[in-house]
Amino acid sequence: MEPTKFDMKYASVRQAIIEQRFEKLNARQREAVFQTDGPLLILAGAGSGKTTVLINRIINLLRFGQGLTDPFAPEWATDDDLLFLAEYLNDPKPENRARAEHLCAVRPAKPWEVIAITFTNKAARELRERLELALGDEEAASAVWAYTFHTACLRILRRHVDLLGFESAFTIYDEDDKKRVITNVMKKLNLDPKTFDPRTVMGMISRAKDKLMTPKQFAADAAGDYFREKVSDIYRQYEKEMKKACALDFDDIIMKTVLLLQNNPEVLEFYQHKFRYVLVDEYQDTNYAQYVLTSLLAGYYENICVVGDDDQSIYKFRGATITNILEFEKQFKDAKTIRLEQNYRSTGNILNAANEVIRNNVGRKGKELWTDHGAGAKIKLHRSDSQEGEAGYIADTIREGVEQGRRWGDFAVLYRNNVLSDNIAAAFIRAGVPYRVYKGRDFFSRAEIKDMFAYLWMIENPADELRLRRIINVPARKIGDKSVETAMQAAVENGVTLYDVVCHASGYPALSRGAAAMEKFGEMIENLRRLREFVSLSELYDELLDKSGYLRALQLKGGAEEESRIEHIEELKSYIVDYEEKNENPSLGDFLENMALYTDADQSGEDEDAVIMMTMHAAKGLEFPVVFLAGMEDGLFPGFRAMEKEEDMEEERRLCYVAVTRAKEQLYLTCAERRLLYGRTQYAHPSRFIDEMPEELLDSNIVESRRFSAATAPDPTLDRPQVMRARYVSAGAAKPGASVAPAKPAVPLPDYAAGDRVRHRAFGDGMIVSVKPMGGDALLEIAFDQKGTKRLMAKSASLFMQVI
DNA sequence: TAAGTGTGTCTTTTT
DNA sequence: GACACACTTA
Repeated sequence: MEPTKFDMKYASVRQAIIEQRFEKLNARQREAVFQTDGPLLILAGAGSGKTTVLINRIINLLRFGQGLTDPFAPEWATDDDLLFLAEYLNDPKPENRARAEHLCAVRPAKPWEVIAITFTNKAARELRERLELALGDEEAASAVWAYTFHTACLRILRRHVDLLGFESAFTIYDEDDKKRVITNVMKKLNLDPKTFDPRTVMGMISRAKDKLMTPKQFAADAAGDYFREKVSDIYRQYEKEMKKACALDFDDIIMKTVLLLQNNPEVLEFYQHKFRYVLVDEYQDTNYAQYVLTSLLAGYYENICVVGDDDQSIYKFRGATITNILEFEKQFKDAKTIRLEQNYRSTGNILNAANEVIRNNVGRKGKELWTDHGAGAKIKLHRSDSQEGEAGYIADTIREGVEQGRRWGDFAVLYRNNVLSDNIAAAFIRAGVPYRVYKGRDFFSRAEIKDMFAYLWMIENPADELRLRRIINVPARKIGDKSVETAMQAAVENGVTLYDVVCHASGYPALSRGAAAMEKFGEMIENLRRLREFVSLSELYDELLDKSGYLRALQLKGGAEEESRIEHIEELKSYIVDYEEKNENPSLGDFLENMALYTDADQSGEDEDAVIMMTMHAAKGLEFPVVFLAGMEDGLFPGFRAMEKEEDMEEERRLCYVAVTRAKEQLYLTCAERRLLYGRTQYAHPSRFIDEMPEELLDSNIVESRRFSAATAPDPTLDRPQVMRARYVSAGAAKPGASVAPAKPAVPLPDYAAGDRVRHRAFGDGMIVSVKPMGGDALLEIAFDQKGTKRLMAKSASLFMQVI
């Protein structure tokens, strides 16, 4: 059928209205919004308005569907409607908007047909909130599945829990719990934790689950490799324990969902038909299991839109495979790719630095960020002689900034490694700078909070042996490790749960001594379980605090430590109350589930005016007017572990790209000549990433500068022509008595010895007082006749100095 | 059974 | 240097 004249008129007005609706977007962004059907890869550079695109894309799907491109008018459309639209186009009165949008819609998506998956709660919440704001319809916005991978999967798993083979409500184990289970399993299997580092084992099992490998497949894969064979034993036993406790770890939440969909065609079909449109955020961070999951969900309509930035892939160590984004066009036939390269966040100098650094990576799609903001301030590079100097510089600079009108909250200090935070925090305290250190699940990792959750999880699922063992003697109830061990044996022998044994302890002769105490404990839990049916969550919590004796034990001791614990326990109650207020059908299980997927970052806390400190990883997705990147030293960032494999170095470089692009107006790079780390003083060169930034973008306190390749070790990983390597010459005398890490020189050193007379181009004549080898170089202490005593690195000094 | 003592470890960690 | 752990000791 050919479009009629009416169709053509109608379609063109409709098109104009839809385009008008999204006129605030740039051309690329609009292209991404309007590409409704088929596989779509949006390569969104840092600060390119990714979330805006995602939201507008959903709005377009819900409001207009195929309205933009459909050549026909709706069958029911009248001349009147067309007239109305033409008028609306000329003068879009808000009161006419609803009818106009209705007239422009062509097969729009229903809210429940859209799933948008993110990685963080924060991103999911932002999506929901902005969607609600834009749609002005709370109900429609909440019908969209805007969830994290884990929340979405849990929703699916809960609905089909019968197919999982669990006896009761399942429990979620966090990384800590997981480690305990693995340690226990290793003990059972008589494996030495020195040979088999539980953390390594844990990582291997996690990676296996990321790849959807069952213990069986893992074993087959491990054949012949002793270490991997043993790990496969641990994996198998671990899975048994988890099943027994009705527990899932974070990796299971994804993997078990995939298995559920793969093994149950009718379930798969349901979700495939439900989700007409699948959107995935931060696609560069997905692992194999998540790739399979999203492919499955999008398997019927094949309307899958992924948004990501290969240059911001920084979670390889957690199983993310950058391949997913690099190969998207191969994995999904006829995929379209759209690049968003216009940056709305940072000034030109900052973007150029980021572009130049990331340019050195080979494994990337290639993008170049640009802005019409102008070049802005230069990047400030400051090298101090020590870590204290660095921290002091940061504190002073921030103070000055605040005196000139900035807020404390405008500043962020980012570092590669958490250990750097202490030193900087100490300087902030000295200088009176208000600050907040962001550290993951700090609150939830406190012992007293974990205890409380252990009680609550036990009330929800008494099969949870791990949690039972955690709290059975906390507070002290005269139930020692020995009794618990005996009870565990009895449980295995009788094929019942540990909890069963505890509740009927007097029936087990082997438990004679501890039996009474155990039964009392079991009764307490049973009472709470019964109570749960009749009282609210917060009442249950109060009851728990009382009946468990936990609160009393703390009050009895009454020290400062105990007091802060009591405060934390009360803080947890505010979480519960908050949850009760925000949810219509609050339940213990749902609350625990929410909390299991919760991090400290999910608290608002944004209203307080304080300098924020966090790792570069944690800063991904955030932005700050002024950013300090501290510890910009080779060995620290890039970390020494990344030095060997180019692949790892590229990941570090991506992290650098992420860190640099957090800054909106001003970027500071700081480093120290010497730093006390892990109880040793270490000396380091400025980060090679600094060398990768064009010199004209930097405003540096490093006084000497020369071509790197001319004078230092021929290191193949660094051997790029035209790269300038800056050198710093310490201006003041270093603190005496600093211990020095001895290291064998890897390349021939200029031959200096204490007592040599030298002539330096800048400092004149002098005598070498001492020579301390370090890191393939040597630290010279030289007493110059005119300029006083200085400390210089031998290799760089040799360029300007000779023995006389 | 809770404190004391020694030992080893020390990237990053959206969930 | 700081912290978590495993093991010893009163």
